[in-house]
Amino acid sequence: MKSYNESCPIALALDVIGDRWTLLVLRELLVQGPCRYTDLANGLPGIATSVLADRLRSLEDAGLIYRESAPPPVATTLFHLTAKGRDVEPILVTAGRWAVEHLDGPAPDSEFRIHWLPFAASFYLRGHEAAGLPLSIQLETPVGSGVVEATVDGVRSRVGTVPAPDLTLTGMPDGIIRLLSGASTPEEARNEGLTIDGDIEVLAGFTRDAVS
Amino acid sequence: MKSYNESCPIALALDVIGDRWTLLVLRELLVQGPCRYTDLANGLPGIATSVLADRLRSLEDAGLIYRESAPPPVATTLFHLTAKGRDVEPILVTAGRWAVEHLDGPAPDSEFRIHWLPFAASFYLRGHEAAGLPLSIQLETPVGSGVVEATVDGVRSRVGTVPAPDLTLTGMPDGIIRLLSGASTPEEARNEGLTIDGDIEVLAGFTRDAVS
DNA sequence: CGGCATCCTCTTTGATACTG
DNA sequence: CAGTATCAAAGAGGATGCCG
Repeated sequence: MKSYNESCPIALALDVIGDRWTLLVLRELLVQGPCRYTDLANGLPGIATSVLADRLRSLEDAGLIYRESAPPPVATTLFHLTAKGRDVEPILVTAGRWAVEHLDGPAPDSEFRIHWLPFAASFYLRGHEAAGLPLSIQLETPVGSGVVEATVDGVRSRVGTVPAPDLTLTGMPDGIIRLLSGASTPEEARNEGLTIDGDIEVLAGFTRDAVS
Repeated sequence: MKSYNESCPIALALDVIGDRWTLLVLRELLVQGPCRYTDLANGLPGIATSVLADRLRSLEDAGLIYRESAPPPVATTLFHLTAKGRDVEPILVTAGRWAVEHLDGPAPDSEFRIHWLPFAASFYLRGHEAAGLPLSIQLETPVGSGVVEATVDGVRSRVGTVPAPDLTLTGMPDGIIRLLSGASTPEEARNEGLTIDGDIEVLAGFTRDAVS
């Protein structure tokens, strides 16, 4: 993309991360960890392969990612985030919080990937009161599972399962999001088809962003 | 722009604010307040007028801004932010902080507008210790003046002057930014041509973002 | 003058096909 | 698997014209 050629830091940032698809490529690397080219393509429905190749080159040139020629058994190129790339996470989180506060939910026919769910869920869950840590929430949907874990180090999320979660939410992804966001109460969520197993009180322990 | 059509909140946000120029239009309205069309065009060097008109329409449709047909003496259209639009400020601030931490400074020939300076300066200055509030820093450059003011309500910045600032920094914009960012010490800044009048200690009272 | 709309050229994207 | 090649369509940039 053409540079804005401004001295403002916002414009400088957008020169690097403002291209179409760029922030979503970084999202994939943040939530999936090191990725193969095809892992990225699968997590970015609709991207043209030439565009993905271009963005990866730009991000590498800008020092946000690097390539590793992984030895067997991987035997392929892996794309990793650098510290500079990892540090865009707060930008994504801030944008995600804004979206869940101000925007309508996704369209009914929109694309969904299970590895997005725990990241989206984490937008609602910040630090956690020290009491009861560590704790974990298991998310179960027809299209896959995710975990949100709170430790003294903060809140992390990932795809997969955890042995003995403190709370398990089973249902459609949007129902889970609505519950975590406070858009629906536990009772409403149950009525909408969500199954809640375990200690619902752990949710209250997560300090929500003050939406003032 | 074509929607990403993803259920991920990040993608939903980018559907609204991910277009080229869109975040910079919002920056202008945040730092300048309500703007006329030409105010915006002047603060966005390089934007095509058709693109600006298009972005304003999109932002209005998305509910981030609204138009006011201002009566005389203004007698023209003013573009205002809505609450939804004002709430993108944290995204801009996060992006700006990332830029000042990780990116090189602006190119020597890059565009500069005085009203960007106090906003950029505020990226470095967050809350302030209660002692000594309110206080103010006057920024003086060959191309204009700005003020950063800290009160119990937080840190705000604006174009203009303040009667009796606690600290006055006179010099080139990038030298001021370098001092505020900690990239240069007060002694180095003086050697680079910056004039520091008043109590340099007020800077130390600002709590910098812990860089990890 | 302020707020666009039009026209034109150039670049970027999206979709698909193909290759080492 | 990790791209490159190709091409049509959409968007951006620049100039100018219009209309209150």
